[in-house]
Amino acid sequence: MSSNGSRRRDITVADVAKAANVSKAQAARALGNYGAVSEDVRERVLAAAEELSYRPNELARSMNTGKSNTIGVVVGDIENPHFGLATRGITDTAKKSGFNVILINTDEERTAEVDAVQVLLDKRVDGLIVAPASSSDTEHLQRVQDSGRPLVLLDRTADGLQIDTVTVEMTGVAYESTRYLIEAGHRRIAFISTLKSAVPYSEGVQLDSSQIAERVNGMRRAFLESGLTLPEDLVRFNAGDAESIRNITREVLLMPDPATAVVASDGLIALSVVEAIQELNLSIPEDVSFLMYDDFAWTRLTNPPLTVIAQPVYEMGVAAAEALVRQIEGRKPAAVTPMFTARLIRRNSVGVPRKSGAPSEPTPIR
Amino acid sequence: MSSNGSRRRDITVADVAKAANVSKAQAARALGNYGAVSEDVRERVLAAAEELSYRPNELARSMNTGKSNTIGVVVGDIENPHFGLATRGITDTAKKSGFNVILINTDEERTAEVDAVQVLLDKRVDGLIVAPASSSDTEHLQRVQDSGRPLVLLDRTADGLQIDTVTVEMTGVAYESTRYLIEAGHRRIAFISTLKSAVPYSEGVQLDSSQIAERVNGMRRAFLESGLTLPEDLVRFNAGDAESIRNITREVLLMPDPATAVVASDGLIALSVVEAIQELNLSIPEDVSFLMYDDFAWTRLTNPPLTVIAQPVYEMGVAAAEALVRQIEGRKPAAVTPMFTARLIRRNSVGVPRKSGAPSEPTPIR
DNA sequence: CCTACGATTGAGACCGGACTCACAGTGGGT
DNA sequence: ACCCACTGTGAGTCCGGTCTCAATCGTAGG
Repeated sequence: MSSNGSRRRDITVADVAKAANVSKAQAARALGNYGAVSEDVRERVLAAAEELSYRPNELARSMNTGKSNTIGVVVGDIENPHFGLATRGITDTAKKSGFNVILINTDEERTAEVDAVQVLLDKRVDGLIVAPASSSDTEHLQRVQDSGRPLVLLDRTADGLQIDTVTVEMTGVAYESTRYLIEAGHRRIAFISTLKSAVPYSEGVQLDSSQIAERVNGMRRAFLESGLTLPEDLVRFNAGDAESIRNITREVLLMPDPATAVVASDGLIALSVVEAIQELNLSIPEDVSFLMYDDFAWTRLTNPPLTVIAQPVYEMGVAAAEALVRQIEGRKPAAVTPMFTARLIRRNSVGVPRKSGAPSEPTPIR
Repeated sequence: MSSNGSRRRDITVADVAKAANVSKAQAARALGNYGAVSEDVRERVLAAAEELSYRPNELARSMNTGKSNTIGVVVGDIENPHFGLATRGITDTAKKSGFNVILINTDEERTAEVDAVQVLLDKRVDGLIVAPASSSDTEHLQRVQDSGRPLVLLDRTADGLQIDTVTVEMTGVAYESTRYLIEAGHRRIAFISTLKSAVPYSEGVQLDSSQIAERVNGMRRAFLESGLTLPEDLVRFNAGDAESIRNITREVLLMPDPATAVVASDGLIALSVVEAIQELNLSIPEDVSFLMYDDFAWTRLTNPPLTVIAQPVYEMGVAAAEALVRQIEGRKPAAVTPMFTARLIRRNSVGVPRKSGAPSEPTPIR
C-alpha cells in the first residue's frame, strides 16, 4: 500500500495523438519534427503534447535509431583529481555534442574494468572512453573493437591494439626532470608508483603501464647519458593505500644508502609521501628533494611550493571526447591522435642533496 | 568507404533461438532464467548463445521492464573534490545494488540543472540524486516528484518540498567554530562563499542555499551569545573563479578595519584565499587566522596545517544512494533521513589576532 | 485404459517510438 | 480534360526484449 498508489503510466505519442485527434504517425511526425505535417495538425499535436506534458521516451527512441546519445567513461578513480579533471573535460565536450556520460569507476581493478566495459556495451552506449588499468591485458578492449563500437583510450595505451589513444608523451619530461635532479647532485633518486607488480623492478621487466614504462625509461636514459646507472632498487611499485605509500617512503629514505630525492608518480601518492617525509622530520628540499607528477593547485600552497610535472589533463579529456565523437559521427579518426606533452614546473622542492657536500645553507636551485 | 564496412547487426534472442532450434520464447526464457525450460533446451540455448557470443540489449530490456538499472546524478562540479568524493560514495553504493550512474555536471548553473534533470527523466533513469544549486528555485524538482520517480537531494535542501535529503547539520559547527575564533580574540571574521547573490548580505535577506544560510546563522548566533554582532560587511558571496576570490580576499584584508580571520566555505575557495593571503605577504596564523570547510588531505601539508571543518562527504554519498535505492525498491524512505554532522578539526591556522595586543610570539591556540 | 494436472513449448501481443508504404487531395503543365 | 508530381495522412511494421495464453506432452491416479 504505497503512498502514491500505482506508478502512473507515462504519456506516449499514442496518447497525444488521441488527444489531438490525429493518427499516431502524424503525432510522431509533428513531435519528432520529421516528414510532412500540415500546419494545422502540427499545432494541435504540439498543443496536446504541452497539455499532457508529454515527454518522449529516450529509451524507446534509442531502440530503433540505434543511437543512445550516451557515451561510457571508465576510469580508475574519480576521486583522484587527475581523473576528476579529465572527466570534466570529457563531460563538457560530450555535452556540447549532445552526449551524456555514464561514468564507471574501477578502482584500477582488472575485473571491474572488464565488467564495466561489458555493462556499457550491453547498454548500447554510442562509444566508450577507457583509461585502461593495464596496457597488456586487453582482450576486453579487443572485444569492444570487434563489436564495432567506437573506443578511445585515455592516458595509457594498449599493446598491439590499433585504437585512438590520447596520452602524454612521458619519456621526454621524465628524462628532463631526471637530468635536472642529477645536475643538482642527486644520484639516489626514488620513483614511487601505484603500478601493481609482483616482481621488483629491474632492467627488462615488462611494465604493465605504458605511462610508467615511459617514465622509467626516461629516467634510465637520463642516468645513462650522464654516465651513471639508474638505481633500480629505488624504483618502487604497489604504492596503493596511504599506509603502503608511507612504508615505501620510509624504506627508501631510511635504507643504508638512502634516496636523496623522491619522485611521486601521481598526486595521490604525493600526498602520502610528503606526509611521510614530514613525519620523519625531514625537510624539503634541505633533507630530501621532492618532485611529483600532476600539477594540483595545492602544490603551490605547501612550504616550499612543490616542483611538479604538469599534464594538460583537462585538454586531454576534451581531446578524447572529441576523438570519440568524431568516430561516432563516422568521420575517420584523426590520422594520428595529437600527442600531448607534459611540462616540468620548477618551484622549490628540489635542492642540492646533503651528502654531496652542499653548503650548509642549501639554496633551492632553479 | 569505412574500414570495417557496415556496422554488423547485433545478435538477438531470435538468432540464438534459430541456432538452437527452439522458439524465440524458449530461448528468451533460458537466457533470462525465468519460466519453465527443460534441461535439454537450456543447454542448447546457452551453448548457442555462447557460440554466437550473444549479449542482451539492455535498452530493449529496460523498455519493457520499465527499469533501466541506472540512476542519474546531478552535481555542480565533479572537479571539486567535495563532489568527487560524494560521487565516489554514490557510485560505489549504486554498483553494489546493481545500478549504474549517469553523471551530469551543471557548473552550478540553474538552466543546466533544469536540463540535466529533464534529460535524465527522458532517459527513464530509475531515480535521481541532485545536489541542487538553489534551495528556492525548485519547480524542476517538483516535476520529478510529479513524475513519480524517486529523488534524493544531496547537500542542500529544497524549500517547501517533501523530499528525502542528505545533508550536514551546519548551524552547530558554524556556531562552534565561530565561538572558537571569537574566544581567540577575533571580532572581524570574514566568510567567503560561492553562493550567487545579487545583494550584499544583511540580516533577513533570504539566502538561496540552505547550507550557507545555516553557516551564517550559526555564526550570527555565536556572535550574539558573546554579546557581539556579526560583521555583516564581511559576509561575502559570488566567489566564483580564482580571480574573484582573490579580489574578495584582498578587499576584506585591506579595508580600513580589516578581517583578522577568514573562513572559506569550500576547498576550492580555500585554495585561492590562501594564495591571496600569501601574495599579500601575510602569514597564517600570525597575521590572519584561517579556517575552511572540507577536510582535504592537502590541508595537513601546508605550513601551518589548516584548521578545517570536516564533513563526512563519502558517507553522505553512500547515504544518498542508499536512500534512493530504498525508494526505488519500493520500501518506504527512512522516516527521517539520517542527519550528518560536521566536525571542527583544530590544527594550526587559527591564532590570536595582531590587533588585540597579542604577544609578539603568537602561539596557535588549541 | 482413460483422465487430469503440472511441465514444456511456441505464437504472438506489447513496450514507445521511428519509419515504410499505399492512398487521398491539390495544383501545375499541356 | 488528363496526367503527374507533391504534400498529407493513417495503417502497420520494426527494434529486441518480456510476458501472456493456449496448445501439447508425459505420466501418475483411478
